[in-house]
Amino acid sequence: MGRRKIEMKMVRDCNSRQVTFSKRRNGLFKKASELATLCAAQVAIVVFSPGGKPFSFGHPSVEAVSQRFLNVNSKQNAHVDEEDGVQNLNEVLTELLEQLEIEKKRGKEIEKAIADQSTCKYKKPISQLNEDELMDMKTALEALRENFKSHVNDMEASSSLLLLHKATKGSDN
Amino acid sequence: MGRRKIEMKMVRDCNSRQVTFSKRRNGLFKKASELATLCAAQVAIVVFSPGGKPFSFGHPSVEAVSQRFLNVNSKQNAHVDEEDGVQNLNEVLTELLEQLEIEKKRGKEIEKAIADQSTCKYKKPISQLNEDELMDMKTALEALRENFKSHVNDMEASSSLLLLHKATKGSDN
DNA sequence: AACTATTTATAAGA
DNA sequence: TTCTTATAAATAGTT
Repeated sequence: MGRRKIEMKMVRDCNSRQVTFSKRRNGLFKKASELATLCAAQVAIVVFSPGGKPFSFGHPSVEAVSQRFLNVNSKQNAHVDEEDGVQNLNEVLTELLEQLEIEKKRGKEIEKAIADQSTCKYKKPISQLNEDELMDMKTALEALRENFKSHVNDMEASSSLLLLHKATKGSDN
Repeated sequence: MGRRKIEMKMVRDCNSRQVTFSKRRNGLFKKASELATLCAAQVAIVVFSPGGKPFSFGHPSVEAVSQRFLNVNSKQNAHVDEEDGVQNLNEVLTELLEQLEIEKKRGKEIEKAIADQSTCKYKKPISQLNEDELMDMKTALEALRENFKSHVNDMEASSSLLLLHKATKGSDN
């Protein structure tokens, strides 16, 4: 949809591919958002860029949709596989908690890395910092907060996907 | 994108909404497919129709993308690092990290309490739960998630207030 | 389902 | 990266 029609094959050039990915990812998420708004639908999307970086969209959230999907599949499984008792709730919860533990550790590392970085720059007490230094510190702390937020998003998405994975494992869909 | 521009609000008429959903779901999945083909990207989508029916798209599959997402997050955990000389003043950051630690422990306790409670109630495999029990389980999982979210919110709020307090302490305003 | 008049997405270029 | 614009594609309303 542009100056020319393009073949539906993988874009050869690495840079062009990255550009195309960014544009189309935005388009996809916008379409998803519109679908959710217009139709009161729930939508969850996870995408990996060609470079392997993960992106996600969710309405109302990835985890809410995943969880609902889990419930639907669990009920279907309960009806279809009355004999099979492989999964139990304890197992699911245990893995969920393990995953949360892992994510917390990762968050701690991120925070520590930023703290160390800040330490190098600001060895003086706050009361001795000048205005520029205070602004720099503010920026660093804002970065800390942003990193922490994205870590939390990943954490939530991970636990959701763990549940989703559990729910779909072994089914043909 | 048609005969007229439409407002981005939920379509009132139930039948029109269902038609719009079907058309746009197809469009969304096509866009996702194109993104995967053109950019060698992996994509997973789950959608619930206004009627509550689940649809999914995955390239190469919903499970594969979910699993990769989990693996990525686990691997990021692999780069463990060491502590080095934290200097004097970063009391701010040190206390921030301590506060985060406290909040994390509190969150962990909440999660464990819920897990234990759930374990007591549901010792059967999921496939043997009846519909009421599944609803209870759903509620328990939602509570787990909600508690975790609020724990994170508290963590962020606490660190913010700590910083604000530290930054203003000793200055005349 | 099919059909179009339009709107929207986007490939290329700047 | 962000913007511009010519064109391809999606789709709202209609049949």
